[in-house]
Amino acid sequence: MKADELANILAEHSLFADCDEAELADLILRGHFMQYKKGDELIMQGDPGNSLLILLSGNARTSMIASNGHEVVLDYAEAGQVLGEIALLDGGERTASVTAIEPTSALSITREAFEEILSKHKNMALRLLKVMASRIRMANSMIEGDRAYTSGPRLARYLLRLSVVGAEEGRLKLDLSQSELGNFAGMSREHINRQLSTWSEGEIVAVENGKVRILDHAMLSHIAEADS
Amino acid sequence: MKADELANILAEHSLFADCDEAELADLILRGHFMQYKKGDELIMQGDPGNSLLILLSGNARTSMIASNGHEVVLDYAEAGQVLGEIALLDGGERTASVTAIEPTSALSITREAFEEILSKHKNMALRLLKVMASRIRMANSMIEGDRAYTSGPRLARYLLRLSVVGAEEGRLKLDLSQSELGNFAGMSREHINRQLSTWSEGEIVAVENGKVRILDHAMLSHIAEADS
DNA sequence: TACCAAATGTGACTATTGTCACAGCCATGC
DNA sequence: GCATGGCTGTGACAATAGTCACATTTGGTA
Repeated sequence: MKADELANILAEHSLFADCDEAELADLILRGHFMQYKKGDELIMQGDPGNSLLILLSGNARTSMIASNGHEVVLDYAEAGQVLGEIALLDGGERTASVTAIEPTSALSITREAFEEILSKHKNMALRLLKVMASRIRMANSMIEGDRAYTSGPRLARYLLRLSVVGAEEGRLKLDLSQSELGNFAGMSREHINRQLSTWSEGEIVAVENGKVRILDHAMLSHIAEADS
Repeated sequence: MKADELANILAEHSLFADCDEAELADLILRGHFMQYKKGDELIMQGDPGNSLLILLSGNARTSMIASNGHEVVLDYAEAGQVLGEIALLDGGERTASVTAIEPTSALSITREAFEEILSKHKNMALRLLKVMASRIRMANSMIEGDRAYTSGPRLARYLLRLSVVGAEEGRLKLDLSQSELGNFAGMSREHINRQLSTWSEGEIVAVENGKVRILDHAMLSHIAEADS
Protein backbone atom coordinates (compact mmCIF):
# COMPACT_ATOMS: atom_id res chain seq x y z
CA MET A 1 0.00 0.00 0.00
CA LYS A 2 1.22 3.46 -0.82
CA ALA A 3 1.07 6.61 1.21
CA ASP A 4 -1.37 8.33 -1.08
CA GLU A 5 -3.80 5.43 -0.97
CA LEU A 6 -3.77 5.55 2.81
CA ALA A 7 -4.06 9.30 2.64
CA ASN A 8 -7.18 8.93 0.54
CA ILE A 9 -8.80 6.52 2.92
CA LEU A 10 -7.94 8.51 5.99
CA ALA A 11 -8.76 11.83 4.43
CA GLU A 12 -12.15 10.65 3.35
CA HIS A 13 -12.92 9.29 6.76
CA SER A 14 -11.65 12.07 8.97
CA LEU A 15 -9.66 12.39 12.15
CA PHE A 16 -6.39 11.27 10.65
CA ALA A 17 -7.32 13.38 7.68
CA ASP A 18 -4.71 16.01 8.44
CA CYS A 19 -1.76 13.68 8.72
CA ASP A 20 1.21 14.89 6.74
CA GLU A 21 3.10 12.66 4.32
CA ALA A 22 5.84 11.69 6.74
CA GLU A 23 3.29 10.54 9.27
CA LEU A 24 1.38 8.52 6.74
CA ALA A 25 4.58 7.00 5.44
CA ASP A 26 5.56 5.93 8.94
CA LEU A 27 2.15 4.44 9.62
CA ILE A 28 2.39 2.36 6.48
CA LEU A 29 6.02 1.43 7.00
CA ARG A 30 5.46 0.30 10.57
CA GLY A 31 1.98 -1.10 10.17
CA HIS A 32 0.91 -4.54 9.05
CA PHE A 33 -1.89 -4.85 6.58
CA MET A 34 -4.60 -7.19 7.87
CA GLN A 35 -7.65 -8.66 6.18
CA TYR A 36 -10.70 -10.14 7.80
CA LYS A 37 -13.83 -11.79 6.57
CA LYS A 38 -17.26 -11.28 7.98
CA GLY A 39 -17.44 -12.63 11.50
CA ASP A 40 -13.69 -12.56 12.19
CA GLU A 41 -12.55 -10.99 15.42
CA LEU A 42 -10.13 -8.14 14.95
CA ILE A 43 -9.78 -7.76 18.70
CA MET A 44 -10.75 -10.26 21.35
CA GLN A 45 -12.03 -9.43 24.79
CA GLY A 46 -9.64 -10.68 27.47
CA ASP A 47 -6.54 -10.67 25.29
CA PRO A 48 -3.55 -8.55 26.23
CA GLY A 49 -3.61 -5.42 24.14
CA ASN A 50 -0.36 -5.06 22.29
CA SER A 51 -1.47 -3.43 19.12
CA LEU A 52 -3.71 -0.81 17.67
CA LEU A 53 -5.75 -0.97 14.50
CA ILE A 54 -6.72 1.61 11.95
CA LEU A 55 -9.70 0.43 9.93
CA LEU A 56 -9.11 0.83 6.21
CA SER A 57 -12.28 -0.65 4.79
CA GLY A 58 -15.37 -2.47 5.95
CA ASN A 59 -17.31 -2.17 9.17
CA ALA A 60 -16.86 -3.67 12.60
CA ARG A 61 -18.84 -4.02 15.79
CA THR A 62 -17.35 -3.29 19.20
CA SER A 63 -19.08 -5.29 21.89
CA MET A 64 -18.54 -6.78 25.30
CA ILE A 65 -19.94 -9.90 26.89
CA ALA A 66 -20.78 -9.39 30.54
CA SER A 67 -20.08 -12.08 33.09
CA ASN A 68 -23.72 -13.14 32.92
CA GLY A 69 -23.55 -13.65 29.17
CA HIS A 70 -25.40 -10.53 28.18
CA GLU A 71 -23.96 -8.92 25.05
CA VAL A 72 -23.59 -5.16 24.97
CA VAL A 73 -22.78 -3.43 21.69
CA LEU A 74 -20.77 -0.29 22.33
CA ASP A 75 -20.22 1.03 18.86
CA TYR A 76 -19.87 0.36 15.18
CA ALA A 77 -16.63 1.41 13.52
CA GLU A 78 -16.10 2.37 9.92
CA ALA A 79 -13.03 3.02 7.80
CA GLY A 80 -10.67 5.60 9.24
CA GLN A 81 -11.41 4.78 12.85
CA VAL A 82 -8.81 3.79 15.40
CA LEU A 83 -9.49 0.68 17.44
CA GLY A 84 -7.86 -0.88 20.45
CA GLU A 85 -5.95 2.16 21.61
CA ILE A 86 -7.14 1.89 25.20
CA ALA A 87 -5.47 -1.36 26.13
CA LEU A 88 -2.39 -0.22 24.25
CA LEU A 89 -2.16 2.93 26.30
CA ASP A 90 -2.85 1.59 29.75
CA GLY A 91 -1.38 -1.85 29.31
CA GLY A 92 -4.54 -3.58 30.43
CA GLU A 93 -6.60 -6.33 28.86
CA ARG A 94 -8.95 -5.75 25.99
CA THR A 95 -12.31 -5.08 27.56
CA ALA A 96 -14.30 -5.50 24.40
CA SER A 97 -14.20 -7.51 21.21
CA VAL A 98 -14.25 -6.05 17.74
CA THR A 99 -15.89 -8.20 15.10
CA ALA A 100 -15.99 -7.63 11.35
CA ILE A 101 -19.58 -7.41 10.16
CA GLU A 102 -18.43 -7.46 6.55
CA PRO A 103 -15.11 -8.07 4.78
CA THR A 104 -12.75 -5.66 6.41
CA SER A 105 -9.14 -4.56 6.23
CA ALA A 106 -7.01 -2.72 8.73
CA LEU A 107 -3.54 -1.48 9.50
CA SER A 108 -2.15 -3.09 12.63
CA ILE A 109 0.45 -1.18 14.61
CA THR A 110 2.45 -2.71 17.43
CA ARG A 111 3.10 -0.97 20.72
CA GLU A 112 6.73 -0.34 19.83
CA ALA A 113 5.88 1.16 16.48
CA PHE A 114 3.12 3.17 18.04
CA GLU A 115 5.40 4.62 20.68
CA GLU A 116 7.97 5.48 18.08
CA ILE A 117 5.43 7.21 15.91
CA LEU A 118 4.03 9.07 18.88
CA SER A 119 7.39 10.40 19.93
CA LYS A 120 8.47 11.23 16.40
CA HIS A 121 5.30 13.05 15.34
CA LYS A 122 3.93 15.01 18.19
CA ASN A 123 0.75 15.89 16.32
CA MET A 124 -0.18 12.24 16.51
CA ALA A 125 -0.63 12.42 20.25
CA LEU A 126 -2.85 15.46 19.92
CA ARG A 127 -4.93 13.75 17.26
CA LEU A 128 -5.32 10.70 19.43
CA LEU A 129 -6.30 12.86 22.36
CA LYS A 130 -9.06 14.35 20.26
CA VAL A 131 -10.28 10.96 19.13
CA MET A 132 -10.41 9.81 22.70
CA ALA A 133 -12.15 12.95 23.85
CA SER A 134 -14.94 12.34 21.39
CA ARG A 135 -15.09 8.75 22.52
CA ILE A 136 -15.58 9.78 26.12
CA ARG A 137 -18.26 12.19 25.02
CA MET A 138 -20.05 9.43 23.19
CA ALA A 139 -19.77 7.05 26.12
CA ASN A 140 -21.09 9.65 28.53
CA SER A 141 -23.96 10.38 26.25
CA MET A 142 -24.77 6.67 26.13
CA ILE A 143 -24.78 6.52 29.91
CA GLU A 144 -26.97 9.58 30.10
CA GLY A 145 -29.37 8.21 27.53
CA ASP A 146 -29.57 4.77 29.06
CA ARG A 147 -30.23 6.20 32.47
CA ALA A 148 -32.46 9.13 31.85
CA TYR A 149 -34.76 7.92 29.11
CA THR A 150 -37.21 5.12 28.59
CA SER A 151 -36.92 2.77 25.69
CA GLY A 152 -38.66 4.95 23.11
CA PRO A 153 -36.41 7.98 23.24
CA ARG A 154 -33.44 5.70 23.62
CA LEU A 155 -34.14 3.74 20.48
CA ALA A 156 -34.70 7.04 18.71
CA ARG A 157 -31.25 8.18 19.78
CA TYR A 158 -29.57 5.03 18.59
CA LEU A 159 -31.37 5.16 15.25
CA LEU A 160 -30.28 8.75 14.81
CA ARG A 161 -26.76 7.78 15.67
CA LEU A 162 -26.89 5.18 12.92
CA SER A 163 -28.44 7.51 10.43
CA VAL A 164 -26.18 8.75 7.69
CA VAL A 165 -25.15 12.36 8.04
CA GLY A 166 -25.77 13.09 4.40
CA ALA A 167 -29.21 11.66 5.19
CA GLU A 168 -29.83 10.17 1.78
CA GLU A 169 -33.45 9.18 2.18
CA GLY A 170 -33.12 8.32 5.85
CA ARG A 171 -31.13 5.18 5.20
CA LEU A 172 -29.10 3.88 8.10
CA LYS A 173 -25.36 3.40 7.83
CA LEU A 174 -25.73 -0.25 8.72
CA ASP A 175 -28.51 -2.74 8.14
CA LEU A 176 -28.85 -4.29 11.53
CA SER A 177 -31.16 -7.11 12.46
CA GLN A 178 -33.62 -6.29 15.20
CA SER A 179 -31.68 -8.43 17.66
CA GLU A 180 -28.54 -6.45 16.93
CA LEU A 181 -30.39 -3.21 17.25
CA GLY A 182 -31.57 -4.53 20.58
CA ASN A 183 -28.04 -5.20 21.79
CA PHE A 184 -27.03 -1.76 20.64
CA ALA A 185 -29.94 0.15 22.14
CA GLY A 186 -30.15 -2.02 25.24
CA MET A 187 -33.59 -3.51 24.80
CA SER A 188 -35.09 -6.84 23.85
CA ARG A 189 -35.64 -7.81 20.24
CA GLU A 190 -39.37 -8.05 20.82
CA HIS A 191 -39.53 -4.60 22.28
CA ILE A 192 -37.58 -3.19 19.35
CA ASN A 193 -40.04 -4.83 17.04
CA ARG A 194 -43.08 -3.39 18.79
CA GLN A 195 -41.56 0.06 18.96
CA LEU A 196 -40.69 0.03 15.26
CA SER A 197 -44.21 -1.15 14.41
CA THR A 198 -45.72 1.73 16.33
CA TRP A 199 -43.46 4.27 14.65
CA SER A 200 -44.12 2.62 11.35
CA GLU A 201 -47.85 3.30 11.75
CA GLY A 202 -47.09 6.90 12.64
CA GLU A 203 -44.99 7.23 9.48
CA ILE A 204 -41.95 8.10 11.54
CA VAL A 205 -39.94 5.21 10.20
CA ALA A 206 -40.47 2.65 7.49
CA VAL A 207 -39.53 -1.00 7.86
CA GLU A 208 -38.98 -2.58 4.48
CA ASN A 209 -37.38 -6.01 4.09
CA GLY A 210 -36.29 -5.77 7.67
CA LYS A 211 -34.37 -2.59 6.93
CA VAL A 212 -35.22 0.51 8.85
CA ARG A 213 -35.53 3.84 7.11
CA ILE A 214 -36.13 7.10 8.90
CA LEU A 215 -39.07 8.98 7.37
CA ASP A 216 -39.51 11.79 9.82
CA HIS A 217 -36.13 12.81 11.09
CA ALA A 218 -37.46 15.81 12.96
CA MET A 219 -40.08 13.77 14.76
CA LEU A 220 -37.54 11.17 15.74
CA SER A 221 -35.24 13.86 17.11
CA HIS A 222 -38.15 15.20 19.06
CA ILE A 223 -38.90 11.77 20.50
CA ALA A 224 -35.23 11.43 21.43
CA GLU A 225 -35.57 14.41 23.76
CA ALA A 226 -38.94 13.46 25.14
CA ASP A 227 -39.87 13.84 28.79
CA SER A 228 -40.03 10.14 29.40
CA MET B 1 2.08 27.41 45.95
CA LYS B 2 5.43 25.78 45.43
CA ALA B 3 6.46 22.99 43.14
CA ASP B 4 7.16 20.56 45.94
CA GLU B 5 3.75 21.11 47.50
CA LEU B 6 2.12 20.34 44.19
CA ALA B 7 4.45 17.42 43.77
CA ASN B 8 3.30 16.03 47.10
CA ILE B 9 -0.35 16.33 46.24
CA LEU B 10 0.05 14.86 42.80
CA ALA B 11 2.42 12.15 43.91
CA GLU B 12 0.08 11.02 46.63
CA HIS B 13 -2.84 10.92 44.29
CA SER B 14 -1.36 9.24 41.24
CA LEU B 15 -1.35 9.74 37.49
CA PHE B 16 0.61 12.95 37.51
CA ALA B 17 2.79 11.35 40.11
CA ASP B 18 5.72 10.97 37.76
CA CYS B 19 5.87 14.56 36.60
CA ASP B 20 9.35 15.97 36.72
CA GLU B 21 10.16 19.27 38.37
CA ALA B 22 10.10 21.33 35.21
CA GLU B 23 6.62 20.07 34.39
CA LEU B 24 5.32 20.79 37.86
CA ALA B 25 6.86 24.21 37.79
CA ASP B 26 5.16 25.00 34.51
CA LEU B 27 1.83 23.77 35.76
CA ILE B 28 2.07 26.05 38.76
CA LEU B 29 3.42 28.97 36.82
CA ARG B 30 0.71 28.78 34.20
CA GLY B 31 -2.12 27.62 36.41
CA HIS B 32 -4.48 29.67 38.52
CA PHE B 33 -5.25 28.54 42.01
CA MET B 34 -8.98 28.27 42.59
CA GLN B 35 -10.99 27.67 45.71
CA TYR B 36 -14.56 26.50 46.00
CA LYS B 37 -16.94 25.90 48.81
CA LYS B 38 -19.33 23.04 49.07
CA GLY B 39 -21.95 23.27 46.36
CA ASP B 40 -19.96 25.52 44.03
CA GLU B 41 -19.74 24.52 40.41
CA LEU B 42 -16.20 24.08 39.15
CA ILE B 43 -17.48 23.33 35.68
CA MET B 44 -20.90 24.06 34.28
CA GLN B 45 -22.74 21.98 31.73
CA GLY B 46 -23.33 23.96 28.55
CA ASP B 47 -20.44 26.37 29.00
CA PRO B 48 -17.71 26.58 26.41
CA GLY B 49 -14.74 24.61 27.65
CA ASN B 50 -11.68 26.80 27.71
CA SER B 51 -9.83 25.46 30.69
CA LEU B 52 -8.83 22.33 32.45
CA LEU B 53 -8.70 21.71 36.19
CA ILE B 54 -6.43 19.64 38.35
CA LEU B 55 -8.06 18.94 41.70
CA LEU B 56 -5.74 19.72 44.57
CA SER B 57 -7.95 19.01 47.53
CA GLY B 58 -11.53 18.15 48.28
CA ASN B 59 -13.98 16.07 46.33
CA ALA B 60 -16.27 16.85 43.44
CA ARG B 61 -19.16 15.23 41.65
CA THR B 62 -19.38 15.03 37.87
CA SER B 63 -22.97 14.88 36.72
CA MET B 64 -25.19 15.70 33.78
CA ILE B 65 -28.78 16.83 33.65
CA ALA B 66 -30.63 15.22 30.75
CA SER B 67 -33.14 17.19 28.72
CA ASN B 68 -35.95 15.64 30.75
CA GLY B 69 -34.45 16.83 34.01
CA HIS B 70 -33.08 13.51 35.14
CA GLU B 71 -29.73 13.83 36.91
CA VAL B 72 -27.04 11.29 36.11
CA VAL B 73 -23.90 11.16 38.24
CA LEU B 74 -20.96 10.02 36.16
CA ASP B 75 -18.16 10.05 38.67
CA TYR B 76 -16.66 11.43 41.82
CA ALA B 77 -13.27 13.07 41.57
CA GLU B 78 -10.66 13.36 44.27
CA ALA B 79 -7.40 15.27 44.60
CA GLY B 80 -4.97 14.65 41.77
CA GLN B 81 -7.63 14.11 39.13
CA VAL B 82 -7.86 16.06 35.91
CA LEU B 83 -11.25 17.52 35.05
CA GLY B 84 -12.65 19.19 31.98
CA GLU B 85 -10.07 17.97 29.52
CA ILE B 86 -12.61 16.73 27.02
CA ALA B 87 -14.14 20.05 26.04
CA LEU B 88 -10.68 21.55 26.04
CA LEU B 89 -9.44 19.01 23.55
CA ASP B 90 -12.32 18.90 21.14
CA GLY B 91 -13.45 22.48 21.50
CA GLY B 92 -17.02 21.49 22.29
CA GLU B 93 -19.32 22.46 25.12
CA ARG B 94 -19.03 21.04 28.58
CA THR B 95 -21.36 18.08 28.63
CA ALA B 96 -21.36 17.69 32.38
CA SER B 97 -21.14 19.82 35.47
CA VAL B 98 -18.62 19.34 38.23
CA THR B 99 -19.79 20.35 41.68
CA ALA B 100 -17.74 20.55 44.87
CA ILE B 101 -19.21 18.27 47.51
CA GLU B 102 -16.90 19.72 50.12
CA PRO B 103 -14.47 22.64 50.25
CA THR B 104 -12.23 22.11 47.29
CA SER B 105 -9.23 23.69 45.59
CA ALA B 106 -7.93 23.24 42.08
CA LEU B 107 -5.40 24.45 39.60
CA SER B 108 -7.05 25.96 36.55
CA ILE B 109 -5.13 25.88 33.28
CA THR B 110 -6.24 27.77 30.19
CA ARG B 111 -6.22 26.30 26.72
CA GLU B 112 -3.21 28.37 25.69
CA ALA B 113 -1.21 27.35 28.72
CA PHE B 114 -2.29 23.76 28.25
CA GLU B 115 -1.20 23.70 24.66
CA GLU B 116 2.13 25.21 25.54
CA ILE B 117 2.71 22.69 28.28
CA LEU B 118 1.69 19.85 25.99
CA SER B 119 4.10 20.88 23.28
CA LYS B 120 6.90 21.59 25.69
CA HIS B 121 6.68 18.42 27.74
CA LYS B 122 5.82 15.54 25.53
CA ASN B 123 5.32 13.18 28.44
CA MET B 124 2.30 15.24 29.40
CA ALA B 125 0.43 14.11 26.33
CA LEU B 126 1.19 10.49 27.07
CA ARG B 127 0.05 10.89 30.64
CA LEU B 128 -3.16 12.50 29.53
CA LEU B 129 -3.71 9.71 27.03
CA LYS B 130 -3.44 7.22 29.85
CA VAL B 131 -5.85 9.15 32.02
CA MET B 132 -8.33 9.24 29.19
CA ALA B 133 -7.86 5.57 28.42
CA SER B 134 -8.82 4.67 31.94
CA ARG B 135 -11.76 7.00 31.71
CA ILE B 136 -13.05 5.26 28.62
CA ARG B 137 -12.59 1.94 30.35
CA MET B 138 -14.63 3.15 33.28
CA ALA B 139 -17.36 4.55 31.06
CA ASN B 140 -17.58 1.32 29.09
CA SER B 141 -17.80 -0.65 32.25
CA MET B 142 -20.64 1.60 33.42
CA ILE B 143 -22.48 0.99 30.18
CA GLU B 144 -21.91 -2.73 30.46
CA GLY B 145 -23.07 -2.80 34.06
CA ASP B 146 -26.13 -0.65 33.46
CA ARG B 147 -27.18 -2.76 30.53
CA ALA B 148 -26.35 -6.27 31.57
CA TYR B 149 -27.27 -6.34 35.23
CA THR B 150 -30.33 -5.75 37.35
CA SER B 151 -30.29 -3.28 40.19
CA GLY B 152 -28.76 -5.55 42.81
CA PRO B 153 -25.50 -6.39 41.08
CA ARG B 154 -25.37 -2.85 39.78
CA LEU B 155 -25.57 -1.26 43.20
CA ALA B 156 -22.97 -3.75 44.37
CA ARG B 157 -20.64 -2.55 41.62
CA TYR B 158 -21.09 1.08 42.47
CA LEU B 159 -20.55 0.44 46.16
CA LEU B 160 -17.37 -1.44 45.36
CA ARG B 161 -16.26 1.40 43.16
CA LEU B 162 -16.74 3.74 46.10
CA SER B 163 -14.99 1.46 48.53
CA VAL B 164 -11.55 2.51 49.61
CA VAL B 165 -8.75 0.46 48.12
CA GLY B 166 -6.97 0.14 51.42
CA ALA B 167 -10.33 -1.19 52.59
CA GLU B 168 -10.08 0.13 56.12
CA GLU B 169 -13.10 -1.54 57.67
CA GLY B 170 -15.15 -1.34 54.50
CA ARG B 171 -15.67 2.40 54.74
CA LEU B 172 -16.64 4.15 51.56
CA LYS B 173 -14.58 6.99 50.15
CA LEU B 174 -17.57 9.28 50.30
CA ASP B 175 -20.61 9.45 52.52
CA LEU B 176 -23.38 9.75 50.00
CA SER B 177 -27.04 10.17 50.79
CA GLN B 178 -29.28 7.48 49.42
CA SER B 179 -30.62 9.87 46.80
CA GLU B 180 -27.12 10.55 45.60
CA LEU B 181 -26.29 6.89 45.57
CA GLY B 182 -29.41 6.49 43.48
CA ASN B 183 -28.28 9.04 40.94
CA PHE B 184 -24.90 7.37 40.82
CA ALA B 185 -26.13 3.80 40.50
CA GLY B 186 -29.12 4.69 38.34
CA MET B 187 -31.95 3.65 40.61
CA SER B 188 -34.56 5.32 42.78
CA ARG B 189 -33.83 6.36 46.32
CA GLU B 190 -36.50 4.01 47.63
CA HIS B 191 -35.06 1.11 45.77
CA ILE B 192 -31.59 1.85 47.11
CA ASN B 193 -33.05 1.91 50.57
CA ARG B 194 -34.76 -1.43 50.19
CA GLN B 195 -31.71 -3.07 48.68
CA LEU B 196 -29.49 -1.80 51.47
CA SER B 197 -31.97 -3.04 54.07
CA THR B 198 -31.94 -6.50 52.55
CA TRP B 199 -28.16 -6.62 52.46
CA SER B 200 -28.06 -5.23 55.94
CA GLU B 201 -30.06 -8.21 57.20
CA GLY B 202 -27.71 -10.55 55.38
CA GLU B 203 -24.75 -8.86 57.08
CA ILE B 204 -23.32 -7.93 53.71
CA VAL B 205 -23.32 -4.23 54.49
CA ALA B 206 -24.04 -2.18 57.58
CA VAL B 207 -26.00 1.04 57.51
CA GLU B 208 -25.12 3.18 60.50
CA ASN B 209 -26.22 6.81 60.74
CA GLY B 210 -26.99 6.73 57.08
CA LYS B 211 -23.45 5.75 56.24
CA VAL B 212 -22.88 2.55 54.37
CA ARG B 213 -20.10 0.21 55.39
CA ILE B 214 -19.20 -2.93 53.49
CA LEU B 215 -19.04 -5.93 55.82
CA ASP B 216 -18.64 -8.76 53.37
CA HIS B 217 -16.55 -7.53 50.49
CA ALA B 218 -16.28 -10.99 48.94
CA MET B 219 -20.04 -11.49 48.99
CA LEU B 220 -20.64 -8.09 47.45
CA SER B 221 -18.15 -8.85 44.68
CA HIS B 222 -19.95 -12.09 44.10
CA ILE B 223 -23.29 -10.31 43.85
CA ALA B 224 -21.73 -7.85 41.41
CA GLU B 225 -21.07 -10.71 38.99
CA ALA B 226 -24.37 -12.45 39.53
CA ASP B 227 -26.38 -14.00 36.73
CA SER B 228 -29.15 -11.48 36.97
C1' DT C 1 -32.90 22.37 73.87
C1' DA C 2 -36.20 22.67 70.67
C1' DC C 3 -37.13 23.27 65.97
C1' DC C 4 -36.81 22.60 61.09
C1' DA C 5 -35.22 20.73 56.99
C1' DA C 6 -33.35 16.96 55.04
C1' DA C 7 -32.75 12.16 54.91
C1' DT C 8 -34.58 7.64 55.75
C1' DG C 9 -37.91 3.61 56.14
C1' DT C 10 -41.88 1.25 54.32
C1' DG C 11 -46.36 -0.08 52.28
C1' DA C 12 -49.39 -0.17 48.23
C1' DC C 13 -49.86 0.40 43.61
C1' DT C 14 -48.37 1.14 38.72
C1' DA C 15 -45.62 1.21 34.68
C1' DT C 16 -42.37 -0.47 31.84
C1' DT C 17 -40.01 -3.91 29.89
C1' DG C 18 -38.44 -8.57 29.59
C1' DT C 19 -39.58 -13.57 28.77
C1' DC C 20 -41.75 -17.34 26.66
C1' DA C 21 -44.17 -19.35 23.11
C1' DC C 22 -45.26 -19.92 18.65
C1' DA C 23 -46.60 -18.66 13.85
C1' DG C 24 -45.28 -16.82 9.52
C1' DC C 25 -41.73 -15.16 6.37
C1' DC C 26 -37.71 -14.66 3.65
C1' DA C 27 -33.39 -15.89 1.54
C1' DT C 28 -30.10 -19.20 0.35
C1' DG C 29 -28.23 -23.17 -1.36
C1' DC C 30 -28.83 -27.89 -2.70
C1' DG D 1 -38.54 -26.16 -5.97
C1' DC D 2 -38.10 -27.15 -1.45
C1' DA D 3 -35.90 -27.50 2.80
C1' DT D 4 -33.46 -25.10 6.51
C1' DG D 5 -32.17 -21.57 9.56
C1' DG D 6 -32.49 -17.14 10.88
C1' DC D 7 -35.25 -13.22 11.27
C1' DT D 8 -39.73 -11.07 12.24
C1' DG D 9 -44.49 -10.30 14.24
C1' DT D 10 -47.48 -10.73 18.22
C1' DG D 11 -50.08 -12.38 22.31
C1' DA D 12 -50.06 -13.55 27.26
C1' DC D 13 -47.73 -13.24 31.36
C1' DA D 14 -44.06 -12.23 34.87
C1' DA D 15 -40.71 -9.53 36.99
C1' DT D 16 -38.35 -5.61 38.05
C1' DA D 17 -38.18 -1.19 39.50
C1' DG D 18 -40.43 3.33 39.76
C1' DT D 19 -43.93 6.42 41.99
C1' DC D 20 -46.68 8.17 45.58
C1' DA D 21 -47.80 8.78 50.17
C1' DC D 22 -46.70 9.29 54.67
C1' DA D 23 -44.44 8.17 59.18
C1' DT D 24 -40.03 8.44 61.40
C1' DT D 25 -35.49 9.72 62.33
C1' DT D 26 -31.51 12.60 62.22
C1' DG D 27 -28.48 16.52 62.25
C1' DG D 28 -27.57 21.13 62.39
C1' DT D 29 -28.40 25.50 64.42
C1' DA D 30 -31.03 29.45 66.38
